[in-house]
Amino acid sequence: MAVTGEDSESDATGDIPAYQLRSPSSGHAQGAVMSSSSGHAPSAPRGEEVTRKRQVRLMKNREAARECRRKKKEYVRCLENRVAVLENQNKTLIQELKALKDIYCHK
DNA sequence: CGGTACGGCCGTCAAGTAGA
DNA sequence: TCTACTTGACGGCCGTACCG
Repeated sequence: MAVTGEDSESDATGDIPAYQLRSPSSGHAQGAVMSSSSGHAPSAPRGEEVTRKRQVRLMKNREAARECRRKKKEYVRCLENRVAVLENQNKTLIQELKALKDIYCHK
């Protein structure tokens, strides 16, 4: 699946949903934070406006993806932490049980 | 030293979801 | 219903370890 995105048919009016406009160069320039043409002219032609909207959308999504991954890693770290804590508790309880059994049996 | 497998990170797309 | 946000999936790049 993945890159089948081409389809996302843009309607005839050129009133493309703004996002879903394929840029010619989808290849990524690793780490190159393309500083999207910020200062857009007030009366930018339709095409430029659409392109600008797409850039903005991509940039937002880029950051959203980063944040999403960060949160996921944090979540996994927390889970791993919890596992460690619970394993320790389990060990302690097992030892405690053993000790109690000893006491009980030697009565 | 070149080739390869592997893991990590990234950007993008698409689908799902929540809120206005 | 529309819009913005979230996140799983995918493919690509890069660094590292290992092997012949």
